[in-house]
Amino acid sequence: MAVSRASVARRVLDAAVELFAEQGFDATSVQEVVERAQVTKGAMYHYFRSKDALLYEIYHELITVQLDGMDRILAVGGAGPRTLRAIIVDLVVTTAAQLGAATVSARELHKLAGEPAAALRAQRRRYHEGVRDLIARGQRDGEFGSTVSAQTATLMVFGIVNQLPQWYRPDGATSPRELADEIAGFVLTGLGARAAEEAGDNDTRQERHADR
Amino acid sequence: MAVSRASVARRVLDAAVELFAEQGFDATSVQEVVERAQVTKGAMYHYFRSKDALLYEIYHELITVQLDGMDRILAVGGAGPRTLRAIIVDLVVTTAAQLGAATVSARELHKLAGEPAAALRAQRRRYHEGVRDLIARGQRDGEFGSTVSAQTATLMVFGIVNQLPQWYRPDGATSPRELADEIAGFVLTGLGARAAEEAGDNDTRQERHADR
Amino acid sequence: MAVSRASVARRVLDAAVELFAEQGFDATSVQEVVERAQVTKGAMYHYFRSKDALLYEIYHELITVQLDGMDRILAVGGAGPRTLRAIIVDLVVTTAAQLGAATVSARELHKLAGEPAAALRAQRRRYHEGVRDLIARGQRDGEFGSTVSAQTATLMVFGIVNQLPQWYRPDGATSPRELADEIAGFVLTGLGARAAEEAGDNDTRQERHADR
Amino acid sequence: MAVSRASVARRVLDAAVELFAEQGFDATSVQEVVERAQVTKGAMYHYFRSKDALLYEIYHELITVQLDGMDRILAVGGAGPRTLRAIIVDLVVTTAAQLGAATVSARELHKLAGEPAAALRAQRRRYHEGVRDLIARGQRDGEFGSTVSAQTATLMVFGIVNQLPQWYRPDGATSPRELADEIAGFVLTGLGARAAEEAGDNDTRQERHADR
DNA sequence: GATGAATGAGCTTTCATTCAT
DNA sequence: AATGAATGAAAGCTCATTCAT
Repeated sequence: MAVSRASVARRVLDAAVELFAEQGFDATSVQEVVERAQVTKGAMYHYFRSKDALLYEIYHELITVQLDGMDRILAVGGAGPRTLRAIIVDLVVTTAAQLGAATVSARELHKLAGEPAAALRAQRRRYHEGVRDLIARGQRDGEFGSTVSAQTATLMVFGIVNQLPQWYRPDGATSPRELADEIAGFVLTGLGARAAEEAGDNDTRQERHADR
Repeated sequence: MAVSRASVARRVLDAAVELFAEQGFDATSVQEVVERAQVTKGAMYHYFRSKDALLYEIYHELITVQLDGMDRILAVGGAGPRTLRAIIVDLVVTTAAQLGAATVSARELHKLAGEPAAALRAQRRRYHEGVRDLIARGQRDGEFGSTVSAQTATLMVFGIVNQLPQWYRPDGATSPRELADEIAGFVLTGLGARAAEEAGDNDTRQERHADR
Repeated sequence: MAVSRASVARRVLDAAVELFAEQGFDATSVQEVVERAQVTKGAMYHYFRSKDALLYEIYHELITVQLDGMDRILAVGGAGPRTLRAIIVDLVVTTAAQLGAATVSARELHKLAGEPAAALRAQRRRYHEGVRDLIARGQRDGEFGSTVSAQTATLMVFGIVNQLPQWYRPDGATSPRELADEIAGFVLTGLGARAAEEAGDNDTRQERHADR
Repeated sequence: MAVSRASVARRVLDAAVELFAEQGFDATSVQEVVERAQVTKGAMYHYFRSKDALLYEIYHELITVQLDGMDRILAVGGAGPRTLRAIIVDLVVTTAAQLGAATVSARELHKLAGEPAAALRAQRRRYHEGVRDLIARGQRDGEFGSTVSAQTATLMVFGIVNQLPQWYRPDGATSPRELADEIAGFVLTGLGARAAEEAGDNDTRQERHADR
């Protein structure tokens, strides 16, 4: 009987996230990973082609969850600011909920090369484009100001979120939701969203709260 | 006679920045560094205690330049928004000018541990506190709105800037200065700086231009 | 229903011959063998004790066919040169027909140790002794010259044949039969067989041709 | 101070030859090599890029010596049979003198791939072509018969010599020189060299004897 | 100041084989 | 008869660092 009920692959992945987040990918040996996962090295390599594959899986899981979140929100439709707020809130909340994976992804992703990495980059690009197009449309419709280009604004948003794992501490005073509102507020204001639209967001906030 | 007039240490550091930025710190061997620097391994170890010391120096040089910039700007004094804009512009411009060092610093700094790293962290903390206090003071004086906490705003600013090396390309259409203005504008708007104060920034822009 | 009608053991062996010949025994993993054979690892180990056992079987099959050939020819009897020619022709023709197995046997056999390998070596020794004794008898009877010792001559014959898989290409201009005649002619001449005896071989040639 | 006066590279190479000849290339670990050479693994990798590089060096040393031998003999010129005999004798004698290297080369060379291996193959090809052309010229001049093609004859000669390490034992009754004469005699006779020319070889035999 | 050979620990990965089902 | 997850030992190789010169 296995040490734990969780599948070997799951345990390995969880251990890897913890260790990569704590020590960094390169500073963590496969030995350490399998020891923490209570698994033999051979078993790990039965499920994962390489150490890099762990990194791939970690990011893939995270980006998939986040893309799904965006897709769900975009499907609902609605005003630009309100939608953007919902996306940012979801992004911040899922990032905070998966702080380990987010830390690892932001820090080590550049190490991934080759074909599978291209797939990940495609997912990330889709996320970026979703946000960028949303902002661009809002600018065209006059929901946002046009001082900042949609492209730069998007990159700033992801800059903020990607860096978040470096300073956000889940045991601190601020809840993920509060932080998400703070960030979303800042971004919307920075984009020159008109006060009227901002006000409308209260509803969204409630809705999403109910979601979880 | 040495291969180049530049000091051994300088050449090593420059080579290290390039390689660490291209391939990552761990993926770069000391051998590669000394080869690119046209220096022998022994010579390198004569000037640097360890491979980590290279990382230390790289970040130290960067943060020192940037701290100096902030200190100079703060010394001038003036209104909060105007000062903050100047700081952000300087930060973005120096980051763009030292893209390699900035890339390495943002990506690999977490690897540094021990006493020397503490000194670096102290410098970084001082930078953060400078910005945070500036924002907090501005909020107290009504120059900025108070929807976002000064602390969160500061972390967002540095999030944006630290992530910048991952997407800014010096050969692109946007000049560092334009980008700096775009970012600064976004942040100031996000902080709810009143239009009047924003207008005043034109002068700052000129001043700094003359600086260089 | 199995993927193919051929028995599991047969398919495994055929796959092993191909792969061992292409890549070498050590460079081929059991995984590759079972994949090419369309068989699971467990099934393979059901039929073969070990990876070495594959090597054993491959050589065993080959040497058995070749020993049978020699035995059949020796049973017919007749003059030394004529008999030797028939043996060499048969050896070359079967080697060319089983080029993969011959390649593997010549190259990797030294890896086999232990009791089963001893059995193989005994078969090989019997083959060598058959040829050697035939030559020695021919020398005693004046059918061959005596410049070369029967032992050395035998080893040269097998040297030639064992090396053959390294250069003979079945898709080349020379047919196995032509090559066999060329080699046999060289060896017989080298042994100083008198022309009269050589001439008599035409009959043998015909006989064997009909065989196949 | 090193364990022995001989250079690290030399000791490693000698150990590798011994072990590869005894156990085979794949069955020998780098660990075993460095242990027998009384050298650390790091030191070995300081001199040799890889385990394969050892194989390369071993064959390179051998083929170089043998090519030099052929070149020297060809430079002297003289009748075909006499020259061919000298080449075969030299080949057999150097093979017997470097039995380990010859064993390894004949058995494991096929493992070498890539650019450096191509260089080795070119050397080997040059050796083959030297012999083949010599035979072909002799056939044209009527020094040899034409029953066997020069190409096949050449391949048989090298087949004999390459297989030699598998059965020649230096502590046996036959000296390398005797063996060489036996083999050369067999080959020349097989090629139909006229007795008159063969007789002339006695001189060559003496000369070469004095050489060493 | 500078060299570069040598160290030795540790890394990722592979693989033949086993065994519960 | 057959599966394929799991084992565990060992392999080749890299690398930051040291030190006699």
